[in-house]
Amino acid sequence: MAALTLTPRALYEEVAELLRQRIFSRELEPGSWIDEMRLAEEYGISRTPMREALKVLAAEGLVTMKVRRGAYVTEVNDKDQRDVYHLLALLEADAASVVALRATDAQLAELQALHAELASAVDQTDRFFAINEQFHMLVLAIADNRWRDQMVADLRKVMKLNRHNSLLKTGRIAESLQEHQAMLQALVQRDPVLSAQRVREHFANGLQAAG
Amino acid sequence: MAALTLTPRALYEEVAELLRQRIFSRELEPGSWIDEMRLAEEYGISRTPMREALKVLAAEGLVTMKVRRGAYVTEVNDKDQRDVYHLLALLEADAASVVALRATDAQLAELQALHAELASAVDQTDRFFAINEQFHMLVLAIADNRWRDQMVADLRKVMKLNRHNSLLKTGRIAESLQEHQAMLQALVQRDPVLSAQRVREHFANGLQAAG
DNA sequence: ATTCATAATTATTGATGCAGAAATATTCGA
DNA sequence: TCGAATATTTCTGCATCAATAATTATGAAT
Repeated sequence: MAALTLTPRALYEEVAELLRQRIFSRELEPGSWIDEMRLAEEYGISRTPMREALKVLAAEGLVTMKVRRGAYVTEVNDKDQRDVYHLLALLEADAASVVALRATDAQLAELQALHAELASAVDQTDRFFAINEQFHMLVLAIADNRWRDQMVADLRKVMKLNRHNSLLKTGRIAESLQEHQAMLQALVQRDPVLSAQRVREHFANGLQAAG
Repeated sequence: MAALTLTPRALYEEVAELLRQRIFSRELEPGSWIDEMRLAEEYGISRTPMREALKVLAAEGLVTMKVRRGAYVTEVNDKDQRDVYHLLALLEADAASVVALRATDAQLAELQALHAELASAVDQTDRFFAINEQFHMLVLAIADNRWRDQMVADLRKVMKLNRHNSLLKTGRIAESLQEHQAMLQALVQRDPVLSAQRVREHFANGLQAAG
């Protein structure tokens, strides 16, 4: 089987993605120094794409560059976590109200279909996690504001830095599904104010569970 | 006189700032290709920091990277501009309501002092522009959410990409000052809802003037 | 013995030359 | 004129070296 890389993305993008995974898996601990030389060797690449990847991650907020000290995995303290949740609630609530007002019936049907998938995955944590993310992203996509999409994507990455993942708490998955149900209902009713409110509640509960 | 560079920032940061200025001044036109080799030569630096700078700008949204095609100045169409204004209004309105609730009296006094400076600069477009920016940033600083600060800073850079700067329109400066006055009043009254509303109006008017 | 200054070490940052790949432009033939 | 083959341009990545700044180690003086 031919490897057929076909260079869909530049190498530094690939490396950035690999680093993200290692950061999210906490293999690279928050606060720890990132040895660019060692990692480049490990991946069998030169320092050039590694450094470019680190700068991309720095722009996302996942790593922090210190002059003449190199890159460090960003530490997210409790206040940071609250701040990030606050912004996610703000941005996604706004997106939800846009969707309630402007989505086509077909788009709402898409959301309902995805929600059904989510409901079917309550016993598969990983899959639930993935579909949950997809649902949030689909709402954003329908709201159609590429700048917001970018910001939410970045914030969600930072959110994942925190070791207390709320979806891992007992009962939180069922609770989360309920909240999604409530959000969807408000969207289908095309009630922008209620939709936004439901999204805010969803994040408030998520933060509570994560705290 | 000693040059005393003292390297406050890395070279790629300096270059990124120089490029930003050239982009904002429209010396580098939106949509146009950025010749990294030529620019690096012009600045008398190697391609390494130039490439890193371009990736920083790409993360900010100022330039767009195309695989094997290099960097292009981001084109901001009318929808983009509306979307960016929408997000700025959302984020800064939220910041204002936080300020209304949580600012100390000393911080409110700071805002009032800066507003007085702004009022004294109605006949100096450049200075008005600078102080205007400072005012918005001070509100954000008081609201104290570093993730929002970063996002607003990035969005404001993108906003500047647009050639129709609303502050350049006749009468817009006086109008803008009025709106700032109204915002400040709501903040001093510690009315979070009204403060947010005034910020949204400020951006709505700015967008209108820019359109 | 503690403190301060100086020297040595280490690591980041930037410079440079080179090779390979991909996209665009050009040329040549039918 | 159209299309295919070729040439050129440019990005992308690699390897190595130099310069700079920060940390650590060393030593002298009070």
